[in-house]
Amino acid sequence: MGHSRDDKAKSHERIVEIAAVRMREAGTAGPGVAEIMKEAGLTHGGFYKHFSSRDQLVAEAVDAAFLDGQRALIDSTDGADDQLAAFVDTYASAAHRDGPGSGCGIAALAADAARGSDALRDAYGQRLEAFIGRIEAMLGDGDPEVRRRAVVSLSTLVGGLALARAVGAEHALSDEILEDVRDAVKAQAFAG
Amino acid sequence: MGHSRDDKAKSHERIVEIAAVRMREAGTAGPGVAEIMKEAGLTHGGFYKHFSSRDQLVAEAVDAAFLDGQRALIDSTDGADDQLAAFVDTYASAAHRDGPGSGCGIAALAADAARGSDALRDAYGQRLEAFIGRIEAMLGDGDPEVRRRAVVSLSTLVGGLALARAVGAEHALSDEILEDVRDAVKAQAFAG
DNA sequence: ATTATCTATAGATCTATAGATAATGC
DNA sequence: ATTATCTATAGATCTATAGATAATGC
Repeated sequence: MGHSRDDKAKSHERIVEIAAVRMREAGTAGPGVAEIMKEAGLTHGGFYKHFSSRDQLVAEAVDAAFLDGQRALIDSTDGADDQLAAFVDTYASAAHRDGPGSGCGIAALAADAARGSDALRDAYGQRLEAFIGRIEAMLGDGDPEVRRRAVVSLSTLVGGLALARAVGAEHALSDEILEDVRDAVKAQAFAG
Repeated sequence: MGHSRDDKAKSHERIVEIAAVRMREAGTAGPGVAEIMKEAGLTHGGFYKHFSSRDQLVAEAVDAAFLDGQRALIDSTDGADDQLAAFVDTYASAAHRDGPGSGCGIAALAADAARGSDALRDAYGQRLEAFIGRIEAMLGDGDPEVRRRAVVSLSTLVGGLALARAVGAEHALSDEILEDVRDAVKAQAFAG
């Protein structure tokens, strides 16, 4: 047993990070408290000294999922010649399809937000606004047409990823969707 | 109590149809057996004389959801001057966003398919292929470029609907996404 | 002494089953 | 007599709590 206050802070962070991965994979209702604590190397009884309820963990894990997914995208496009092309190729990739746990929270948690609490939908809305803003910045200045292209590009990427995941990597249609979406978003983005 | 064999067939159909609605709204894991049976006007104990397990109901309800959502789309676009425009305007509408229970199963069940069984993903893949085929037919003949436009158009529509539902109807961004998606898909579809 | 974690368990919820009840159908 | 449905409940799973244990920190 590690028992220092520093250990507790690290335990808390570890629990949240594991939940952020598992909930992007299986949904916010997917992993149970016992399962998450076990993966963190702890027993389930201690959970409620870290969180007042499972819902509180969901709130923290969803925030962490958005930030982590955002960071992963920034890391993989930073320093690229063509930032937009690098972003699109990363987003609509087989690796992103197959690794939702380390991927975009906007894509992974859309259904959970739609079916979840008002608080979750509000948090989701703020992150989505920010995401659209970043795509806008990649596309050009902030005129209304650029904004529209950002909204449509993101819709295409998120929808393509959702469909590619739904049919599964073993179905040839899955790769076809990702490829068509990459080409179309890059062509459309350069149209203006 | 109604007890004829005809009543039983009607009960079975009613249970499946209610599940098809509730599972599009809340996911395949959302509604419990007792809840579905209660809505069908029955008690939960009788469920297992209709289905060998809850999973069997999920399989039947998912099939019904795909067929029902498809029929709703056909009904609302049938007889329109411009079939494609009618389809796009219906699909990316506020009404479709706010009524997933009577809407497209491809959109409503994408996350469940991605996280569900191989059997569910296979069923989903077949329905998605058929759906893409119908959009192809609206867009023109079957050359590869038309096929690509069908895949991208559907990705944009499904993604826009998912994002609009995730932020919620009360957020202004939700209507903005739907409008931008409608305009973009109609413009792109006519591009060829 | 305080506190981070563990062991044990209460209570709620959900799927599934067993046996009873009240119709239908030969 | 058969069968469609109902009542009651077993068994599993999950969240949450209570009290014990073994560290830290004054």
